[in-house]
Amino acid sequence: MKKSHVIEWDTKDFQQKVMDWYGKNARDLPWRMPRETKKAVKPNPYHVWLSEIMLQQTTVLAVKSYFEKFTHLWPTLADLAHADEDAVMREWAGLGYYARARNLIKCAREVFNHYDGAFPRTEKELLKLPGIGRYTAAAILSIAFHQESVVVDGNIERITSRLFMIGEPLPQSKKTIYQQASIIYDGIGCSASDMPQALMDIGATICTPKSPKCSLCPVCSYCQAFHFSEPEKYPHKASKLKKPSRVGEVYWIETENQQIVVEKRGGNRMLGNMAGLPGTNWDGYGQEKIPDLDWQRAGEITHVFTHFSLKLTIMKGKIRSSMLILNKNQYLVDINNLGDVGFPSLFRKVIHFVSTLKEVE
DNA sequence: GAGGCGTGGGT
DNA sequence: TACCCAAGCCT
Repeated sequence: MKKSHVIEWDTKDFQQKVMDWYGKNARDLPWRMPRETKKAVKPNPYHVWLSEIMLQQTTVLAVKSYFEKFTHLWPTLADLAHADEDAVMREWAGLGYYARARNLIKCAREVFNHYDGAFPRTEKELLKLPGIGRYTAAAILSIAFHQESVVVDGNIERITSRLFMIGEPLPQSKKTIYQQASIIYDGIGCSASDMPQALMDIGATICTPKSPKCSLCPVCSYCQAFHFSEPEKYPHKASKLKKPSRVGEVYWIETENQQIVVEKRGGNRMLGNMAGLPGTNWDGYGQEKIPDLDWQRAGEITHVFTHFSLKLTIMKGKIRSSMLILNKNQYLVDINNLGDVGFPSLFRKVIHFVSTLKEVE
């Protein structure tokens, strides 16, 4: 196809088509205003921020219950700023990327202490806050404060790559994507809050990574990939390398009172600040001391992280509580209360494995 | 700027 | 099964 056949672009018309679609098809999400009250009520910046942090690299389905739980436990930013750190980590357990939770607490406290509890309204100030990067700053400015911003998440990256048939692979194409995206948002005006959300809804439900539903797309007439190529081939990405494998041991240490040794993991590492079970080093962080017990090999579990897979051998040991010497970061939990600790999924898997053994016994 | 950082669902 | 993928940020 010759370059002269490139589609004629009309920003106003494009925006109108997207907003018309959104008016009929917007998803009903817990952090969104109900449609009837939308015009009358201002967005809650605390809710916008909280949902954006939770949604980073995470699916809408996974976030819903966490968002509702957090806003119930901590209805305002001030509540969260004063919350017990371990309680926040416990409630975040299972959602992953735990640095987000550590930064969530820091950010709430900074906004409370330095901005009188109200999020700043400039990109420069937002970017200084922990856990807020280029995307989230733009999202808060537009969604919470109705400022025209170039909001580019994974969805909009994909949509833009297809609209303009950007052949350069990610992540090198990011600069081009931002340039093109700024055209999409140009002069958006009173729809500054809705436009990025509309695009993300289209990305999540129509312009999907695989098998996009172009027949339902309100702007397929503008899509170069649709006319001249195959949309699912965009954006191009460099192929990924194979995941390395790691191994380790995890210790199930049980007392005669049916209590289990649990520890709080050190910050700024894998599963940092989260509860865990003792074990050997598998994340390249320090050395754990191996208790001198009569160990019994109970089995193994495999857990796949983003950048490596881990095979943990579960070692069971019994010890009399009078003989037990706990490290400063360790404590005992009744075996029946392990469900309330708030373990990351890796350790939930271990606990579940051991509990299936108990049933057999 | 490339790699570290979780988890569960889909194909 | 073994990938890929989801409203990224930080170093």
